[in-house]
Amino acid sequence: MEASKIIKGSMSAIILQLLQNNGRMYGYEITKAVRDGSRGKTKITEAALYPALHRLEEAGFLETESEIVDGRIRKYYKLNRQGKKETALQIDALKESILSLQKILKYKLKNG
Amino acid sequence: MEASKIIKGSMSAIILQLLQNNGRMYGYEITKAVRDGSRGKTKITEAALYPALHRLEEAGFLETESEIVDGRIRKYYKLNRQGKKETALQIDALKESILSLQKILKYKLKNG
DNA sequence: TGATTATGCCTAATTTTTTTAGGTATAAAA
DNA sequence: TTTTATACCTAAAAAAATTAGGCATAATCA
Repeated sequence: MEASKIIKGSMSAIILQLLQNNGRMYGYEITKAVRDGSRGKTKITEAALYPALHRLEEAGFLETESEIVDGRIRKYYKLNRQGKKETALQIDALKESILSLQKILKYKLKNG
Repeated sequence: MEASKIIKGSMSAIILQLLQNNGRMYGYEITKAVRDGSRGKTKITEAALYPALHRLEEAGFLETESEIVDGRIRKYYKLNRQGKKETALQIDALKESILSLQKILKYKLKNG
């Protein structure tokens, strides 16, 4: 498996938050951000990323603009207003989920 | 969606850790532990749990024993030696993934 | 009494999303 | 000249959850 399972489930939240942090990004840059941001511990494959980007665009959260740089095409993605709302929702949910997860992992039965 | 996406990806680690913490547990008890442990914020459905338990058993990490309590059957699951090893591996990986995730979410481009 | 809730196991079909395994192309570095 | 980095992407398969139930006992509530 390329990405850890926890990253798999957080794919869209990660994409949205990275776009929030950086204004606009292109796909390849996102894969590098995940790799570098985690000091190489975590990777997302392009085969997982691009469909995820397209789903977010399809859902109406992203806008795109293409540029040619050094003879190669780059497709930049950025959040629109709805995307910014969605980012806030997903990141809040994600943070709460992490807290819940940490509590669950410590859970012990009262009668145990 | 019943369980948050992050819980989805951590299903097996959660099950293993709960068994580690509590010696033995039965399915219904695990669903309650997740619900109560997260103060109701997170739930896993039985339709997700039971197949996950069966996969872990199939993989050789769990042993079972059935009992009848109050006229109803209970199937207890507990870790075997290999399951304890696997729990340590998965929990280490999970904790590292959470750290990576938190770093990724803060990531900003150098040239941004 | 009768209906609902809680307890307790489970599965089939569908859906979602990732992985596997590529394709296409330019440019730089070894 | 081959590999690495950059840059987009998809089709088919696999994995795993959700949806939508089934089956059953016991306790609680109206």
